[in-house]
Amino acid sequence: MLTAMSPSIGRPSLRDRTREEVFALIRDSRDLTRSSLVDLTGLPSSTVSHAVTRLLAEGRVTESTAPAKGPGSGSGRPGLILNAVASATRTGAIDFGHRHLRVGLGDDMGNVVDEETVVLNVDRSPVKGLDEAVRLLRALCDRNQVTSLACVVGGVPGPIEAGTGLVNSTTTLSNWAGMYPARELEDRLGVPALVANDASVGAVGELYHGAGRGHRDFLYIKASHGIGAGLVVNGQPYQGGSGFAGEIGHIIIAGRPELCRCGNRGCLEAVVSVPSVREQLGHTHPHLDPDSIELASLEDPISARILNEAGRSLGAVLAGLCDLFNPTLLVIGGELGTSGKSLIDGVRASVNRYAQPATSAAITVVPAGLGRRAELMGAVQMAGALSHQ
Amino acid sequence: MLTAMSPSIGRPSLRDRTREEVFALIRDSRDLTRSSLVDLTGLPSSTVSHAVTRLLAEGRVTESTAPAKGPGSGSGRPGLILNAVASATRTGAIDFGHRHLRVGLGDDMGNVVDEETVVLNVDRSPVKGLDEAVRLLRALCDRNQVTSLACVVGGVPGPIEAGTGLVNSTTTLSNWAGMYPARELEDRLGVPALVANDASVGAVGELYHGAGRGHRDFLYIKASHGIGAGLVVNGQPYQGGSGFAGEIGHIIIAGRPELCRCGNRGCLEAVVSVPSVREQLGHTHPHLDPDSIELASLEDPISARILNEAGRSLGAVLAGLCDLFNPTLLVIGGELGTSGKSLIDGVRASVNRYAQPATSAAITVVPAGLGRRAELMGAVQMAGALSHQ
DNA sequence: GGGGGTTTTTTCGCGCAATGAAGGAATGAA
DNA sequence: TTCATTCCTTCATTGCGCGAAAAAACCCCC
Repeated sequence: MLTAMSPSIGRPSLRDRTREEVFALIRDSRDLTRSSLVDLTGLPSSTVSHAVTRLLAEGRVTESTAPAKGPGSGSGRPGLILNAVASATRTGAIDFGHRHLRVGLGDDMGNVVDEETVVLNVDRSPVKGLDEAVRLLRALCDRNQVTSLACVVGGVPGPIEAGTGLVNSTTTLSNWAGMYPARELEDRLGVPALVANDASVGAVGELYHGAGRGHRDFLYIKASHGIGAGLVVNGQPYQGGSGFAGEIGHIIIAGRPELCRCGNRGCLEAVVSVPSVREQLGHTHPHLDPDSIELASLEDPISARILNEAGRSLGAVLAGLCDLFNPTLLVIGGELGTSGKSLIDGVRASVNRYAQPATSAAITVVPAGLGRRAELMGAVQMAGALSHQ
Repeated sequence: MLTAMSPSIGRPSLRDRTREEVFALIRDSRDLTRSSLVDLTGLPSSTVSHAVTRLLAEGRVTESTAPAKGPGSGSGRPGLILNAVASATRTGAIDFGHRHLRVGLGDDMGNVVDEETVVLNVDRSPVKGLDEAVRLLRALCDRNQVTSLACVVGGVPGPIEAGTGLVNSTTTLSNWAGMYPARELEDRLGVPALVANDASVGAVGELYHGAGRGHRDFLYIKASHGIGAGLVVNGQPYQGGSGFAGEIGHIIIAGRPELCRCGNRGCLEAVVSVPSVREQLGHTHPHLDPDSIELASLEDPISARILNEAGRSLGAVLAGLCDLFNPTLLVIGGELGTSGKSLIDGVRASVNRYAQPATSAAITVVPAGLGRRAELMGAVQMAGALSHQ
């Protein structure tokens, strides 16, 4: 089982390390010319030229005939832009939600090729969720004439122990506890599988395709039935020393009376979460369907205030975490994060109020750019990265 | 000005990249043999042999004749241990404390060659501190027949803005605010200088020479007149998105009445810091000299209780931060951290109580292994790393 | 003490990647 | 057109990386 997104394990051979390094740069960056590769790598131009020539001959890279109009400096021969060719390799991606299941097919560049979503209470029976996910993935493969997958990446709501892939059972009460979901997927599909915490996977999605683009250090907060954080550190997802980074749902807010399912009082996710917010909203919306209604549809002042207040509570906790971590961005996702402006404003207000001035000045607070698809897109991205290792 | 510990900028040429990679491994690890290098790099044994032969010929590496008795597997030809030769290169290191100044001379392996400490109220006049540090450094050079330094690294108590090296003035009230200490050192000494936050520098010291050895992810807490944290992430010091990571002194503990110098109530460092603890101790130790006495000398039950309680307050805040970051170690340094068992026990108790079970189970809480020398040794280590870039 | 097994390290020649220098190619400006 | 600038390729040379096989240094056992 694969347990991390470690860089370049499969060194084909040192002899063409340069070519692979050049290719990886072309793949991961955008609008690169040969000369910008020279700048990036520090290699002599002849070496870069040689490597690119060979990559072109192998069909792994194409040249766009339109010349680059980049800020080269003005005059002079314009460089030709190089693009990596997405291979025929396909990967699988799975987002195990609480009440839904998203499955996708991706290419090695991290693009979603096809996807499918079903409503399913995964929480109740993770095994059923795994079976259904595998079934959907097989259907997607058939539909796209894909005969084999390079790997599969999944996100589950629970803390995944580093190294073993075990869903830790002392911290979560969910039915995932005690399972080895990556191994389960490998057994069912026969390909390498990697399963990570859903917030961590969502953070990757936002990093590559959403609000996190251009940021190297940020927090993705998945505020849904529970609250979890995904960390991006130095441009890479960070899982912590033992895989449990981002488990912030049970940080205690002193003085709050709310009883948490974990037994303590004042846990962040007892104060701010879909169930607790729904309960508060229930007083003004007595006919609120607890399972189907979208929080985002609530635009009356009282609801806005409740959401804003929830955001403030969340932001007060995040402020302290920002003092430690100093991110440049907070991405608020999950059902609450995508519920609208009120909650985001509340988070921003609290962060500005409680975090260090210099720290909060560096922070932007935004809702998830990908909405509910952050996790799936992150899984596709991780699978793409995994496929060329 | 150098602004980060980035890896291997100065690639001499790609042709001997392998040799440099091998050398870097020998330099940074310990007790390596050729065969362990083969395992680490994935290179063919012939290539490693070739590279090592040349390094030996160049005098950059020596072979210890005593064979390695490592856990190779038992029988078989024992490998010869390779050691990097410390070059004649010398670096400077400075620890700017509140009331003391430590200056050291280091080699490129990060070892302290010579050092000097003076008592000086650096806080009152950073410029005087800089002048005195430079004077001491020059004296150390003379004493050791060193004619030139490769670089200088310093640690100052204040948040250093990434990129510019400016001591941020919106966050700290110290006299360092608004200064560019790295530039000041460069102007005075004429060599590349890097200045970082003192807690961050201390973390590096503990990482390489102290309690942090063998850990990849930990927090070094400098609990002294203020409270700051140094983060080690993936085995590297981490300064945050804009350089302010670890500024945890003003995280607010809800419900605490203590007035902080920043104007808020209940800041961590208003509750737990040398001044606040001294004030509490003053009731039982009315003749406590506020400037000279060592907290560690207080062993009576009441003092122990006060320190334990301070540790508990500190630990309650750290618990939340650990939930986010999931370190495997908390190193408590600074004057309070080295005051004895009581405070450490308090931190440990709170972390175990308030952090997630799986998170706290992964954490060890220890006092600084290097005591007050953590910052100087970290600066020497960073300077050594900087010198071969 | 000699043989077999194990692990580490070196030897050897081949092939090819990396290199610097020089020149060609594509553009804008004068 | 000519020049300056920037980008890219060509070319011969150098020496590194490679695999296979042998040598070296240890252990254990009989």
